[in-house]
Amino acid sequence: MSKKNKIIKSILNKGELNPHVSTDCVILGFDFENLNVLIIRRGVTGSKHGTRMALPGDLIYDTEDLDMAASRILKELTGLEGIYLEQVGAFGDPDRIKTKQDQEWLKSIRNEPEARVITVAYYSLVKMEDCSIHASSFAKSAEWIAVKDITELAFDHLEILKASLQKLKSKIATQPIGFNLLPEKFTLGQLHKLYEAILDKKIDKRNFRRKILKLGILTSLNEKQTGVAHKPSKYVKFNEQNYKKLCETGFDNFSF
Amino acid sequence: MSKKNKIIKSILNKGELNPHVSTDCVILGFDFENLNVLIIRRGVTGSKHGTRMALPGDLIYDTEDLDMAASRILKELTGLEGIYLEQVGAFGDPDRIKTKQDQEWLKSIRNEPEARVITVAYYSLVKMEDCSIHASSFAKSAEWIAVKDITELAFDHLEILKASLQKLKSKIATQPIGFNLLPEKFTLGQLHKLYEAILDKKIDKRNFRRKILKLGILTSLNEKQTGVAHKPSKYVKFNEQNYKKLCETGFDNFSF
DNA sequence: TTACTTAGTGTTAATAAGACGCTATGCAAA
DNA sequence: TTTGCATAGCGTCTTATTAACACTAAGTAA
Repeated sequence: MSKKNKIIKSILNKGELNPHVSTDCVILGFDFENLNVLIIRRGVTGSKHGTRMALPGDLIYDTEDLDMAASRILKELTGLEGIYLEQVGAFGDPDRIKTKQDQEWLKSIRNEPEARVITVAYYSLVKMEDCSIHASSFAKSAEWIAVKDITELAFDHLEILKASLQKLKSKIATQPIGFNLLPEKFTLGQLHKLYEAILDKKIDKRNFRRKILKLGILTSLNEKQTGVAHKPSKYVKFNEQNYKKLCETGFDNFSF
Repeated sequence: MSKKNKIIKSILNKGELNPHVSTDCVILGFDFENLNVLIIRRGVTGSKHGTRMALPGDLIYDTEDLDMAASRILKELTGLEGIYLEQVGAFGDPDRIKTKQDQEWLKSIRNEPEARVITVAYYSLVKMEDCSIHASSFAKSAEWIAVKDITELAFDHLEILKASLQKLKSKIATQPIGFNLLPEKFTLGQLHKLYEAILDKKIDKRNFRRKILKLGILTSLNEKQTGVAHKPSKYVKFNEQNYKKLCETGFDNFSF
């Protein structure tokens, strides 16, 4: 980086890009059927289908907090701010970016493609409808892909994805963070499907409804679904006040 | 680092120390009363009591996996290998090492004390009796301090300690990892106290015994405590086979 | 009009959790 | 040698939670 750029960066208060530390983001959305993850693609000669899929991610700036870096990536890609974000952990296998295909890719986007890079992974839960995908410095485009259809990703990103899903699974057993994946108003059926998608198993409908209703963190709206080819469901919304009250009195179990 | 040293390091197959990534280890032990953590001290002028306490940690080598780095630190300090180790996460506040006292310390041990360093924290569970504390490159000495007595640590190490304890708490609710903190043979009373120390709350004795015995992962030994000023307890040991069987059939709850 | 789809609703049985107090056995101190 | 002290070891009852299970209602689509 030239001295001039260094000064500019400094003025922007971000410092330099640290070539040794990146963050990767597992951005999850729910389409009322499946969990989806936001994936970027890059053409790579010699790869199986002509493209290589990866998680969005970027190097961090020297003066940037890790959480901030993840928020930045999320915002650049989706336009969203103030989103649920949780650190999954650091991934630092020295060979994690060393396969031939991945190196080829990196050469085209990084100054020091050979540098050893530790990545700090985050997952975030977004409302798909609120996302507007933008091109960004680290991704020309991005697309939603159902988690269950992903069998291969660049670098160690498949491992990161799996760790994220595992973390989400255990997290949702203690906190109702699933609401972050649903719109303001939603139906119990949608919430039910969401839990089944996250926990990756069938859950008895009546038991699910009883248990979640008993928490008292849903407010029933006087509004019904329209245009669905079945009995319409009443909409509900998440009641944050009651949730906070519940947390204070010590809530730590919501397993199925 | 000189070219010569570089070559030596390379021969040792560790690469260079990466000035931007460190690991810190929360090494936990149990003395049948309290949870203890292995703490290193460093004299620093101007600090409250003339010393500054910190977690053991070190920069990582460029060719070293993160887990390996943590294992290395653990081994250098305690002589132990093959120990329970779990990543807590990455800590990367740009100002995490920037307080005056900490900078003073760093200047005495690092080539680039001002460099922005991300640290990856691990906690490990050891049997205190097996530890023999050695001086190492990153610690002249170390000592066990009861977790509950620690109110201040250098850098962001208090935050790291707290995060580790939290992680341990939730982990032990799903896996009986507490055995790593006890000797081969131990008593139910000791195990009981351990759970109380980790979960930081009283647990009813009879309910505890019932619940843990029902898991069937303890083997009773035909041996009693001796030299204790009360009714001696029978020793038990952890039964790994039964535990594995239990895991396969899906075990995921051991909360109090 | 019929078929299809999801909404919405209770009961019962089995299991788990939580609260609770007494006797036994060894050592230590008087 | 007696007394005090500390922990071991044990069972029951009540309440709460979980798991299994099936039908009718209300819309759309063909």
